[in-house]
Amino acid sequence: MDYKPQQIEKKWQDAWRTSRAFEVTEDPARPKFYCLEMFAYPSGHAHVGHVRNYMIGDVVARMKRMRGFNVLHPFGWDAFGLPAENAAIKSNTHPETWTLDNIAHMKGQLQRLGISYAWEREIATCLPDYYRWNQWLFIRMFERSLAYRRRSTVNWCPSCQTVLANEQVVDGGCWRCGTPVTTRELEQWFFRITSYADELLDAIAKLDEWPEKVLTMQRNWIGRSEGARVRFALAGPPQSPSPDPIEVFTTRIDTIYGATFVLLAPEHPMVERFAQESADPAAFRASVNRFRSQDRTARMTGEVEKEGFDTGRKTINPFTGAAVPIWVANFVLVEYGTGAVMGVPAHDERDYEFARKYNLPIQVVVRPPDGPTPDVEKMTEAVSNDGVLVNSGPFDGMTSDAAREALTAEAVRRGIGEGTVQYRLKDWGISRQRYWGTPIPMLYCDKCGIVPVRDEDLPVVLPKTAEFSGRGDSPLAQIPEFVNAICWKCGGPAKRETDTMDTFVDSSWYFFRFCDPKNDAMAFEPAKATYWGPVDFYSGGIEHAILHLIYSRFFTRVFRDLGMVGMDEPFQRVLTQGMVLRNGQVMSKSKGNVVDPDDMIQKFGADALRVYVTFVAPPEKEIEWTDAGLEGSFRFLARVWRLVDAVCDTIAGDGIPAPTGTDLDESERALRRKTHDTIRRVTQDLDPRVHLNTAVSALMELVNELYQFCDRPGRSIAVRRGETAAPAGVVERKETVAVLKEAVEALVLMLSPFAPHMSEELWERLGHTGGIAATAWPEYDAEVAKAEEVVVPVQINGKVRARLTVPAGTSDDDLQVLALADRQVQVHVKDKPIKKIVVVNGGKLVSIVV
RNA sequence: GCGAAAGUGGCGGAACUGGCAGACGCGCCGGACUUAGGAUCCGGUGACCGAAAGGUCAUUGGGGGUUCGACUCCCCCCUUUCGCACCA
Repeated sequence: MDYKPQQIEKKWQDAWRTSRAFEVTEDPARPKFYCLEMFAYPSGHAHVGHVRNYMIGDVVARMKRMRGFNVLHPFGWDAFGLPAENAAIKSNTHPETWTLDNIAHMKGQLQRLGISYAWEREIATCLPDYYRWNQWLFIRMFERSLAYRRRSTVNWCPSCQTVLANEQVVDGGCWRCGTPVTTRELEQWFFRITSYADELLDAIAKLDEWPEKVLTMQRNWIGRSEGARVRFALAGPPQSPSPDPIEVFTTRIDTIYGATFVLLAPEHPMVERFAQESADPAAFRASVNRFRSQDRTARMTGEVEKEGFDTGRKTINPFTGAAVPIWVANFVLVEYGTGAVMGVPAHDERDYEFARKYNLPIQVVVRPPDGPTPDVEKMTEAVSNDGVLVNSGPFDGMTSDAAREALTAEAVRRGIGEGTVQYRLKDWGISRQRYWGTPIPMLYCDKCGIVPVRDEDLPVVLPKTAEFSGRGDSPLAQIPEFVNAICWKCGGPAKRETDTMDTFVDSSWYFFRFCDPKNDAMAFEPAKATYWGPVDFYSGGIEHAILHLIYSRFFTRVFRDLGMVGMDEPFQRVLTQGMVLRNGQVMSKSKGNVVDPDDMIQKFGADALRVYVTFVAPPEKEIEWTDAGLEGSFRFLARVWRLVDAVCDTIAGDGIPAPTGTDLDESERALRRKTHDTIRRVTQDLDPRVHLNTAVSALMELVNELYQFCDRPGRSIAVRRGETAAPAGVVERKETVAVLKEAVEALVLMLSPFAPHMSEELWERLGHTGGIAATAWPEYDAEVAKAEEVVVPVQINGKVRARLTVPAGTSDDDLQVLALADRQVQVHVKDKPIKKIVVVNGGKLVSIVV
């Protein structure tokens, strides 16, 4: 009977569905395991890149289930977002229709892959029974000042016509479409993620099962730097003096005696005031505007040449007492620190470049710890390392470290500054001027101001009818029935907020909803989230290293502080899987290089596809798709199939005792050894390591060994076609049958996470009922796996010159004697004196030096 | 520029704590079976010698070092990928 994957796969997928094989409930008696792959954006069609991610999780889930864990393995849809709305504009469908159709299609694709999902827990974030809890949480955050509204300059994508969070600006472009980002002034809702900045940063140290790379990215993203704010008073007036000082942020207050100018960002509020107070405000503004209009992206990434212009005003260096000029500089960022910096050209590269260009004074105030004070005349670049202070009055001779402390203390004493911690991380702007998202549940009442919607009035349902203009004004604002509401506080008229939430809100807590997905009284029951959480194994793309993974860590803390979950971190272990490329490029519709899993299933079956994507490379690595590789995986499965087909009648059924150590001949002992060694290797490769590729190769080796075993002369169970051929009536030794049964069954069980359909079918044909999913993982017996004879290589001067075959456990002394007696060894040693002889690691190898 | 990771046959990759480099698969070559095979099975696949057993040499980006022994550890260099990129 040939291997025909399609019928088998259909049969078992149906069986799993009807028996609800992967549905679970909390069971305190068993260890839990929460296995999750990043849920999918329903873009239309799953491609093999998705398949790879889901396979990694499914292999882990199925293996853990067999190893006795209560495994939660759910799936859902990150269903709000722009493409649905764009599709609606383009093809005149409703975003909901488009989304739900895509979900239906992709769900079918995933089901044809035989992934062991608890489908009853499926969620879609675009449905009110999900997003109402976004709204609920938003209100809780509002009550705690974790959600607030302010007018601010925001990142704007002209193509998507919406605001972007800082995290969503990648290389100055939109994370989704790459269009260069511009700015706008808008009233926006923000989540105060910065309240958790320290905690998010400190806890990174405890995430020891996350990829180092992701942690580094998060550390950089949070970007904590310790420094000081110092206020520089304005110097006497050309015209009218301003009382407000200029506050700068610096991490190098130790160099403040060298601050010979102060730089303002073009957007700094003081700049406009200086313009007003200047002799020629128009000319002043023109100069500033030249910088402001410079390409924002280029300015941010330092591609633009450093330029500035003198405001004509001066400020007093509070430590030297000198009046120093105030310049506007295009490279100073308004959004970082205070938007103003002190210029210390001797010790900062940018300031040095700027000072040289505009001929500003340079004052050295730090010398190297073991060298002389640099001579300004001979300097060709700034000396930015820490050192020892000079030309710094009473602080001379202090190290930079000590000086930072002393100078900060002095600033505090004089009331002109204080130590501070500055983060790169900004609060998360979540307002989006688009339709297809969660309505922000807020009312604006003329009398009462900003009023949150009452819990009992949730959800604020997204209206079905809306104009999708794509023009950048919120579509919801065009719907009077939506906008006009009653303020529940005063009963007067109120307007609804018409922006929707960033879809990253949806994905920041969905893993908790999976713990209790049908709950319509609360987001989830705390006890359930606490039973299942945190996610033990989470796999997905590296592109979420900062966005999704940092927001989720933030939300988990918010839920914790609401008393909803008993954990700080959402994900115990994170695996970032490599992408699937074709012709060296990411698969995408526009490039026309998408491999549709359904085509592959049609040709080779889901099991072959599953084996291929797990075998071809380690999960973290990128892979290049090849059809030949997939065929190879199919061949392997067909080989397993033929093997089991050939031996099935011999080994199926009860009454075959488990093999024991005694009475086995050499080939039988060898096979048992291989079986148990394979169990050990595969088990360790899957848990705790997730080396799926080497686990598959271990199984391949076992199959090769089984072919050899069955094909030994005289066996009746030869699998080679045309040689079935042992003399009629040959009956195998009962020991042979027992050993073979053990090997084949272990093989089928261990193959089942990779090729579940075929394995179930073979398991059934081997006479078992109840299904593999409910069968225990094979146990490894170290005694059996132990080799009886070992081959010990003998090295002479580092090169292997002989191999000794000796019984396991031969003593070191005996090995030395045997090695020296070996003919090959003697040939190489000849009459050279032996300098040293070493037996390593309990008889693994003999090393002779002559 | 800064930081991190990586570099192994024709290709994907393996080698766990420093101990037989190249497992497993793809591809290729040969053979068996066959009317036929792009199916299947067996064997080979760094170079050279040999019919074979076997032998000799080379070898993990390059150079140096530590060690009885280095893909693995240390130093320098080269290349690639990724991340950050005027953050004061």
